[in-house]
Amino acid sequence: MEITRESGVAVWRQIQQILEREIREQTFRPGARLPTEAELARRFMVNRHTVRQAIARLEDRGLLRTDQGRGTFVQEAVIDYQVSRKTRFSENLSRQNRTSDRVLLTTADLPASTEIARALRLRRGAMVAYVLCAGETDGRRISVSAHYFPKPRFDGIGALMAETKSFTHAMRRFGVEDYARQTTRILAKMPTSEEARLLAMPRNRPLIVTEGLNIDGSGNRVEYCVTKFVGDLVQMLVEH
Amino acid sequence: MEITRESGVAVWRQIQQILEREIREQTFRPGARLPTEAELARRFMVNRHTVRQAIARLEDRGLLRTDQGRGTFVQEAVIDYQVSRKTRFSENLSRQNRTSDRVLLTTADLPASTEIARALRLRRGAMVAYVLCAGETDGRRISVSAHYFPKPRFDGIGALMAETKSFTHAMRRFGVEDYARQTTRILAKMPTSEEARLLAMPRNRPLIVTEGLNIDGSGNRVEYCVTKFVGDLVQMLVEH
DNA sequence: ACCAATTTGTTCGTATGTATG
DNA sequence: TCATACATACGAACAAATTGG
Repeated sequence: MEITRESGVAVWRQIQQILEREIREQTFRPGARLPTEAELARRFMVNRHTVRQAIARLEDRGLLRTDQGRGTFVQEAVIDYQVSRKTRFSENLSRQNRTSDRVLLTTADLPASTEIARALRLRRGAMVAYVLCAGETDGRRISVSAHYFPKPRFDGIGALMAETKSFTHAMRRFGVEDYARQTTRILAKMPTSEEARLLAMPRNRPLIVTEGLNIDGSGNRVEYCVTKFVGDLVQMLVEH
Repeated sequence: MEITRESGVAVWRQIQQILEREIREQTFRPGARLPTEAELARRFMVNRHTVRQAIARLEDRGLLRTDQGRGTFVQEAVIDYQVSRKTRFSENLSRQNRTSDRVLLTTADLPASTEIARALRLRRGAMVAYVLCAGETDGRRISVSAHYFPKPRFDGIGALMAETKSFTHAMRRFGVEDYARQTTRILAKMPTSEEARLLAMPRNRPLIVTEGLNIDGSGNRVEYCVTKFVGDLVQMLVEH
């Protein structure tokens, strides 16, 4: 594809359109790295600034993502993660025709920190069952979530999770037929190196963190969970 | 304050507690930069790693924030911004005993982009009234928001906003007694240099972006708005 | 585009203290 | 008492980001 000058269409805009088509036609696949700005400048025989202008527009439109020192990447499709009273990981993804997988990373029994105790209305230091999970869709890891359950009641939920891979099923074994999300707090932060490693993401891209409180039919607090999503791949959707 | 060794309390924990008290007592004010790690190491006569351990814990607890190449900062208080059917900037802050200010940055009439047209159910290129605002609380800028109104109906809303500084009041002049949020999309992204400038924040801290659609009593789409919050200062709170 | 100074981030290695069996 | 494991503390060097010239 050639660049035509003095055509009434700015050179950067022509480049933008060429790149856009190549992304659409999967010449550059989602998540793949584009050639460097210098290489693109050579290919189109323009100055690097001109390529940067085209890239900046595509970034604005969400088609590309640039990481300083790493390169320019084709943005993968973003998942709309619905936050509602009935927030369920697998349902949320199957609604969008995506596969969903849970990976159990750790289970343990822990004394509640101040924060967890406040959320679950326990005394600080009271024992809670802790489950650390990863969430994947279409083979890509998109979230890591920590789940806390009050301990006498949900003893052994970690083992059950290993078996069922589903909180809905595991909770049912404890007589909780249905649980509902009472509140969700949503915030943005940069990942620690550990979080970046678990989510296979660079450190200079943001996380979306949700802190949720689940209650059973009688209003008892049954679960506090903190989920960290790759910010580039997930958006939270709230219907009021 | 002195560090006592072999006291049964780890040195890093003692340092953590000292820094914690100094933050609580405003020796280090919110937003202020702490002495460098090297300086603190000299002050407490320990290795820099030991100071870093203390700082890392305080960072986990949300009291400090570190920026590579810049320093360590006392985290300012975080605002819980309630996202609901009735999302109002000033009410949201007064609920938390904070002052609120709107700063009108720009108003214009624009043809709708694809995204805006889709949100407001207009033809692409149809005219919309555009208002760019900043939101401040206690003298600190926390948000920049772009508002789009369908044009024949809300002609001149920019001028009205300049006068009233309140969307609720301005909308009332157009016969919209009450409006409600239908959906909110929440995402995280890194700021452009322009966004960072407008929000007086560094480029390596995340934004929280909300995209909201407001409807009037009859279900007509009256406003589409995109608000960008300083991620370090604001958390979204959803009650289900 | 580049350099220099400053500051936090990371990774080695080494030594010591503490808890456990 | 010995062995082991783990957390604590220190030291050195280098990497990465920011700032200002």
